Amino acid sequence: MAKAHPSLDPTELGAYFALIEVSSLLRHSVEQQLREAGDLSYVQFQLLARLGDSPAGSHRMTDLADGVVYSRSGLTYQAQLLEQRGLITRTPSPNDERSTSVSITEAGRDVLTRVFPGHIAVLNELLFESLSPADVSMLGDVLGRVRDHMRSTPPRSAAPRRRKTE
Amino acid sequence: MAKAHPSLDPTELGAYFALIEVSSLLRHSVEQQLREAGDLSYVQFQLLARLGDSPAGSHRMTDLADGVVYSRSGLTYQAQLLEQRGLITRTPSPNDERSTSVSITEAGRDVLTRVFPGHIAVLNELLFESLSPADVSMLGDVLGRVRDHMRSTPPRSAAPRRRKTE
DNA sequence: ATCCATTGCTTCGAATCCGAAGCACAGAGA
DNA sequence: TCTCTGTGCTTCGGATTCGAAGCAATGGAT
Repeated sequence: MAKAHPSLDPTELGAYFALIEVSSLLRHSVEQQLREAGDLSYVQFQLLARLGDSPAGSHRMTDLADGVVYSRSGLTYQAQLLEQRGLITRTPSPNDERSTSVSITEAGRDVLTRVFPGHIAVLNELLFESLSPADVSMLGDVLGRVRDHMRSTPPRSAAPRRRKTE
Repeated sequence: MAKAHPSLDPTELGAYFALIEVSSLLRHSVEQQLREAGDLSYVQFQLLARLGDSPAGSHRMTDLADGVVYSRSGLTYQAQLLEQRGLITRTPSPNDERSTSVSITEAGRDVLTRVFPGHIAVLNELLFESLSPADVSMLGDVLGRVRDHMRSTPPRSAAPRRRKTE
């Protein structure tokens, strides 16, 4: 019904829908595993993982928020929870009094290692099982390109109607 | 740091991260466009789109929920909102008194057509601009396969421990 | 030195979301 | 017929989420 749009071709539509659907389903399953294995939400896991991966084991709040694609206020909330549980610490940055440096604690790393195997198991079961190494490689390549493009594109995407000084 | 996990190889990790990141960023941008163009959340748009695409223009609640990967209670909530705005109607199914049949209204279709061009514009700008037709095709193919696999996999993935009467 | 636009983060209120519990109907089986 | 289990949806309570507004510190510019 209704094909009178400046529509996408079926291939594009298919790719788009599949992308959304896969990420939604994957997220759900992962979320469940994380909840059971370490009582973590997906965002919390992402935060800990990022901190754990960082050489210094710490990041600024804003960088974390941008990294996981999350609102700043949302991050503040989650950081509070993680701090209460002793999985991270928050200290004002020495250089810049405004900024807060978030670091992962030993307990935080412990939770991470406790949760990791199951996490990977879910990914293998759900995501990688049906893909060949070549598929995975090309997926990473293509999506990586898209990500870079999105990251570099000016935040405001939607309405670039031409506009002079006016 | 910490590579002592039953880890994924870097290629897999890259694909996974890119997938999550792309879908998050895309979702954000789309959400924004939909909000501005038609005061719709992403879920609401998905629901309307699904109904609009359906030959009969209607679906059961449960099928909608499964389709868009959403909780049933969440769907009830969103359906209320859409019904209040006159974009859908809910009527008990004739065959099965338990089931609710959701249909899109004319007003609903109008909103859809009002919102569509911008939606597609965002997709083109953000998602397709950096991809060749071949990329899109492969993406759709690979992700489609993953989706089918996920859909066919028993809902409970992680812990299918055997369980008798106890 | 003083302003002031910017940046980093938090607080606030309202909207959204989910799972558990509840209600009503359906479809067996005895 | 009369259960009993399962299905479909909603209600409820609590947790999570976001954007707007607020506060504090920064880094120029005057």
